[in-house]
Amino acid sequence: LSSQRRAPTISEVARAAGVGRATAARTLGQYGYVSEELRNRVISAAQELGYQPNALARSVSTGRSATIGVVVADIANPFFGSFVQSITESSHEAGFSTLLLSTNEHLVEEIDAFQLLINKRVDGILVATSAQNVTETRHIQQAQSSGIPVVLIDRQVPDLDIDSVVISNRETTREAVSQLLALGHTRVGFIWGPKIKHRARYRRELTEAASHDIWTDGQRLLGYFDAYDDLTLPIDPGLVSTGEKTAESVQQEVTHMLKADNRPSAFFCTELEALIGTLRAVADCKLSIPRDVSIIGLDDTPWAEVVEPPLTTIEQPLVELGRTAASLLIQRITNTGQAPEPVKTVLQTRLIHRDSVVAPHQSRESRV
Amino acid sequence: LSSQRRAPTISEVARAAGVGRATAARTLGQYGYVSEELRNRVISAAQELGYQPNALARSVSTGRSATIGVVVADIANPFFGSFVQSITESSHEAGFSTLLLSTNEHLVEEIDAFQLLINKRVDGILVATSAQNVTETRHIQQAQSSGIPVVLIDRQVPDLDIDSVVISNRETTREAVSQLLALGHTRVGFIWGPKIKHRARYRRELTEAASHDIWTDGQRLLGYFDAYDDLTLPIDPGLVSTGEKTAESVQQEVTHMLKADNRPSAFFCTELEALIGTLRAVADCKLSIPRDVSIIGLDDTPWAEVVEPPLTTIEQPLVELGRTAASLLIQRITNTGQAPEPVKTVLQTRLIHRDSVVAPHQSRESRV
DNA sequence: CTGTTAGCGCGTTCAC
DNA sequence: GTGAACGCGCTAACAG
Repeated sequence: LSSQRRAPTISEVARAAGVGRATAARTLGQYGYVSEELRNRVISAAQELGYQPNALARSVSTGRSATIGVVVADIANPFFGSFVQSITESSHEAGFSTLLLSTNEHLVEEIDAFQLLINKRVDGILVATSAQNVTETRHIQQAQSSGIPVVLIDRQVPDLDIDSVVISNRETTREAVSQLLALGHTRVGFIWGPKIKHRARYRRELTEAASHDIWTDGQRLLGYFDAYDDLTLPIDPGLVSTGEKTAESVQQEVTHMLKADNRPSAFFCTELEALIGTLRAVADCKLSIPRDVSIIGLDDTPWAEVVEPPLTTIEQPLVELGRTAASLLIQRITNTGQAPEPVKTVLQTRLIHRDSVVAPHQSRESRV
Repeated sequence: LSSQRRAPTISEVARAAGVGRATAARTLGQYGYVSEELRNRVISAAQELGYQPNALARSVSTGRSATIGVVVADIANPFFGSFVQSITESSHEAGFSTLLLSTNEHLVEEIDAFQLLINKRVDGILVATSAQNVTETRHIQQAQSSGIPVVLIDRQVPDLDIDSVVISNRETTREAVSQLLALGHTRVGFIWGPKIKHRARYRRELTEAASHDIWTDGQRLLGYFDAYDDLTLPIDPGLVSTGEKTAESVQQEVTHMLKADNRPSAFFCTELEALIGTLRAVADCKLSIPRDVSIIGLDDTPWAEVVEPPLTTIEQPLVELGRTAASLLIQRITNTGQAPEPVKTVLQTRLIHRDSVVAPHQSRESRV
């Protein structure tokens, strides 16, 4: 009811309670000894004044902010949304708030984000980094050496000795594509692959480009190759999309693949957007799933079983991802000066069989 | 490379540069006058020491934190994710960070969230509140009177004089349902309605329950009634779902409606999850869209045009919602002591015609 | 223009 | 047990 009043400080509470500043601080801050009587006087005084502790002042004094920074590429993406949810929940339970920043997949913005988080003196940072190799991780190492623990989430950086929690991208893809291959598919499209100016003609071009790609996507491409290599089957670089990573671009590329002479009989889609683009292309070409083309999507989604036919997908343990990363980070924050051995956790995925995968028709894909 | 060193302070920079503390503060803080030469000395000294300003200390000194709190029900929900993204982007451009909190649709957690944000001395709060009436808004009013501006986003509170940015929920629903009615549908299911123990038998029960429901959902139900009232058509309370607000529960309820004698020929779904549940039920009953049932979904989504048939939906201006709310809040923060006239913005939606809506078959719905 | 000084709100040591 | 006093890192008012 008191409008626009400055927030009461701890000394004001002390005065109102008729005690020393320190006594008020001790009771309100839950530390040190204070007699039953004084404690009550302070508490009721605080209540009456509507005292709210100033966490900022406390932080500059203690050096800890009880806040962890979370840096992701795109909060609007349900994928990130899910594990961010899980992160905030876990941290909250442990008494930490989260400062959320989005980078739009730009390294520059990620560096800015780190700067900001350091300025705000967060106790630790969780980041789904856009960095593709060690040379791009100066900001991460700098944070670490400033005493701010960092753990990588969802995306790793090769050759960087730092805690990380990721999905088994390469293995997951390898197994999924292997299943397709085992069913007799020999031409499976890989959506999406690394971005290249022109369509790739050599596998080498793709692996090269993948090394400059987002880590997860790169790993998945390698898994795709693994599956082919396991059976010593020939790889057609033309089956790997190399355009923009948008549903629209994918739609075009897949349409192109589907109209070609030797069209793919199956697709592995590494993202929801890729899946949507592929589905549109299949519809555009008047082809039918799974009769004409089989499809596996990485990343499960509620609508996967609402489309016709229900889609076979791979579920990623998103909440576990967030929870694991958060608790690892908080452990680092709490047990400071811990064994510097980086912990690298890899979480497993789960293939959900639905109806979008069958063996290819005998007619097509006879000779390869 | 220097490991675990305490972060250098402004005085250390000053000493290293051979100037006074204030001069260093002025150049580093971008305020006041300072000669070209000294400025350079300070800057290079800062660079060498790897100085990073302590935003916390700055905040306790200035009283402003350049941070706004964002409180939503569920970050994992793409709906919230989208406008949270938009909020963080807008705020960032204006120089504000965002502290994101999720409440799981619980008022208690929302109150906790407010407490935390006040303690962290955020400059303002954006909240998609779970409060359903004025009596549940003590925390909001308290924040306001503490001098922290609050703007409601996506969800309003009747009789509460406070800035808000929302969608035209009632009008939007009214128009959409009207279109269904105009096509000749007389029995359109409304998914999801307010939660009631048993299936509702009287319209009064529903309006009563809706007043204790989430604001958006309540408004939509009223819009549904409006549409019927406009044509003075009779309302069947049995066509309004009253179960849990989950896809599974909806699936059951809709299946039940569909198996009844006088089954609905169309559905209006107020949420993506409601839409998914409804689609599953329709599939379970081996009915076809739009031949047997027409469907309109509130909230557009990328997968709406990937299902068979492509779904007619209503697009909500999510980025505009976030942007508008953020800039309104920031304006309140900046022009403090402004005219206290609350600004209540209502954003319009857009109906996207696709293929899930047609006139009902003559056979059914002859007599009502 | 520059440096000195006094806060900001709170944590914490150290005599009483 | 309690309270005075100092420090955290920074801003800002004030003299020079």
